Amino acid sequence: MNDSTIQNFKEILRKEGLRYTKQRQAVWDEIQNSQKHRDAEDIYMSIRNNGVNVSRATVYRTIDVLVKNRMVRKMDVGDGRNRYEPRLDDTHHDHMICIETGKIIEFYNEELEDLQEKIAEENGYMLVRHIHQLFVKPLKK
Amino acid sequence: MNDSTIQNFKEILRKEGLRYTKQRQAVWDEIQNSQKHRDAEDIYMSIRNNGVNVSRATVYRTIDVLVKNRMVRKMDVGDGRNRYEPRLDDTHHDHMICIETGKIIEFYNEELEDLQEKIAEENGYMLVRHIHQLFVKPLKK
DNA sequence: ATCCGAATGAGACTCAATCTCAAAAAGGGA
DNA sequence: TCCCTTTTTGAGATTGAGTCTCATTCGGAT
Repeated sequence: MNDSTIQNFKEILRKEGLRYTKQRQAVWDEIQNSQKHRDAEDIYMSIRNNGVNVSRATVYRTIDVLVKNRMVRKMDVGDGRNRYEPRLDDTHHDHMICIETGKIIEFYNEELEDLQEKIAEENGYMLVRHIHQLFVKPLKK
Repeated sequence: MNDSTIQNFKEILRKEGLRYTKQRQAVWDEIQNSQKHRDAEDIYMSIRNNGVNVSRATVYRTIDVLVKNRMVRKMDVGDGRNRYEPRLDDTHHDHMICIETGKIIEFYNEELEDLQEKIAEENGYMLVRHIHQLFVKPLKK
């Protein structure tokens, strides 16, 4: 919640022609200052528990703005509830989900990224984004 | 809808301790004999239009059995409606979705498959399954 | 400080998917 | 074949994430 991020956030709202409100700031704060991979309900409840009055509608609306402006990443883990994480440093990564413990591990592999672009291009397309989740279980020792 | 697939289907039901019914057969027939990437509502409507009485509940329940027994593949294309396709020949592939036309293109890349296993192993896990969708748009000419 | 368009929020609504439970059907035994 | 027990079915209710509505509140330019 340092000054530069707040300024950056205000700038984005201005660029989008949106007003700066305490609800919007609270949503960005909550996502920014918490562990990753949280769902909307979780974010909503935390903000309310912190004493800021906000509605689900506003949480969802604000997340959309943040996602559009690449400040938040939306991830579909396949269970019907999207998860969100801040993109402060903007390092792209995918996720590995342990089917035994539910643990989410991040990974990044340059070769994998390149290969996906190559595959798209071979088919006459340009890669815009991708969903990539590995469902795994611990190796037997 | 040849005899061998019907026998195979009956065997799976037996293995699962389930009875053979015309509704279950109709669901498997419909998925088997149609184009790929269909959603549940579509499958449901087609069966009814073919004159077989069936409910959504039965369609969903039967799909679950087919997915569990690897006769059908369930795919999440990220729009909230799952798509289903038969796995008759069991050739694995992933999907590329054109964000402009909605067209779904299948692809398979050995290198990509190997890489995913390698990544999982490097993290101490075994790859069980994966979700992989490329969202693309046509290359400008 | 005023004013007007934008933002908020309570709750209605959507829509895929799941659940309920009374009625219908399967299929094994005789 | 008929019986009987158990499973399956289906109409409609329910769930749950996410979106929409619209009267009220608020931001911020002047």
